[in-house]
Amino acid sequence: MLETIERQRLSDVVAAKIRQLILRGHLKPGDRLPTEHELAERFGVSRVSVREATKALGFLGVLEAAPRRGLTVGRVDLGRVDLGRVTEYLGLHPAVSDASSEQLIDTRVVIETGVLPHVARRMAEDPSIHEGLRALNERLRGTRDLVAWIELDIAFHRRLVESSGLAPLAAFNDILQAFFQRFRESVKKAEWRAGIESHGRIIVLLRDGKVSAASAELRRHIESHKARMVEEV
Amino acid sequence: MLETIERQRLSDVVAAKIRQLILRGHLKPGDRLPTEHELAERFGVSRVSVREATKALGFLGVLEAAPRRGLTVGRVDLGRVDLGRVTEYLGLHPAVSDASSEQLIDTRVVIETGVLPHVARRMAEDPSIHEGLRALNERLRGTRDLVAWIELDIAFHRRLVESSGLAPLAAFNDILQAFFQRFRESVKKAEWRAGIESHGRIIVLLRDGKVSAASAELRRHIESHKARMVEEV
DNA sequence: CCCGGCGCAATTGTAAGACAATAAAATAAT
DNA sequence: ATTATTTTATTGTCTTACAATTGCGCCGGG
Repeated sequence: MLETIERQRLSDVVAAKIRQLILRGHLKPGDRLPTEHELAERFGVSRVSVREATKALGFLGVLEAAPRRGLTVGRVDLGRVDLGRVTEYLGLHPAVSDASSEQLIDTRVVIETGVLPHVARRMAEDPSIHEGLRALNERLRGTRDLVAWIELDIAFHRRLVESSGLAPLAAFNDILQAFFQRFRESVKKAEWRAGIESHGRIIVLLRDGKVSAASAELRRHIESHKARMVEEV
Repeated sequence: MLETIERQRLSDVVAAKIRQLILRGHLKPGDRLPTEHELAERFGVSRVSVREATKALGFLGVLEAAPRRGLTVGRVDLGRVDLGRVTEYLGLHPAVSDASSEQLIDTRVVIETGVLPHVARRMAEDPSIHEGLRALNERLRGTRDLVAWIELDIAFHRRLVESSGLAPLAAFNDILQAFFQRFRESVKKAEWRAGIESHGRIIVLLRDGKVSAASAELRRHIESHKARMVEEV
């Protein structure tokens, strides 16, 4: 039937058809799809349009492609949620890049305080988690260079979220950190010190299972950015 | 770090360079990029490779393209996030392993309970938020079709997170929902009812400012998936 | 002076054909 | 039987060409 390809972009239409192919054919990860030539012929479009579609799907990890092997349905290893690349680029997405400073701060608070119960639980089982965070904070204390300090500070918070074992949140957190970097550069010396002490209190509280106290401390710590960020604009 | 193992496709390299263009140029949504021809020349590749990259980014909503208008950084209508298409295609991803299922559930709990204080605050200022959620839940109550029910259930949770005003979290949540779609299909009739009642209690508690009670209820609601997901495998 | 229609041209969208690069499969050699 | 080599199927990239869309300026009329 003449499914009126009403001036949608062909590559989008093709992407949709490929999606149908996978769904209706009950294709599983690793299964092969027809070749680009066949797809082009079957859909009545040029190979260019097919390629633009498969590239987009490949970018999402839905498809994989290799010479001679052909197109295969992407295999997802969800243990390390393969959102890696997607999230990397999603940082450019207006939903994030357009967000206000306050939104970003609040978002960070939600994520970082949200993982604390999980961190505390895992910390109780595995002392090396506490030790790792503490060591990171000690290195922070010995740093005098601003750039190195920023890097370590990011590493500390990353490690904190990572320690929860919730990989997706760690990925999301990374995106947010990119946007915080610029604000960190305006940090004053006195605030370094305060931040480090704050980190220290947080991990001790976590080790002792005092999650809500740790949450409160972390919230204060992150929200201390608010005043500075506002005055900057 | 590991990404150099696989041979880099040109279109991927180009995508990365475009990303740098946006980041380093501090381009905002709506801003124009160089034309495809210019990009091709600047990167020393053919226009085809540039197009494959821009298509992929366009698919994610990071870029928009139109004849004569050129390439522009993606824009969002009315502040409403639209990762609809991305999630639709990520939904192609097959079943999830148990360990990560639990991760996903925990992640959802963190995000959704984390936004509740914000939702409650905004609800107090704007009664239409409560009304909107309530209406959505009522429609859920009247639905007999499974597919429609799933759609509405997703809409409810999406709306809930959106109501916090934290756009980045709404975006993250969308991605997670894509992975949940699959499990929703195994929901039993009795559970619909329970879910709806749960929704109802949550929004009433929020309206009354009882945030922690709402959190507890929401956590139970989401975690009710856990048992089912495990027994399925 | 303003204003609406109209055509031009810039830019993306699509096509076809060619060749390079890669890796799987088939074949030959030890 | 195992290893090395050749063949071949398929994606990766380039080139050129043309179609489709639409923003912008031009032109004429009120």
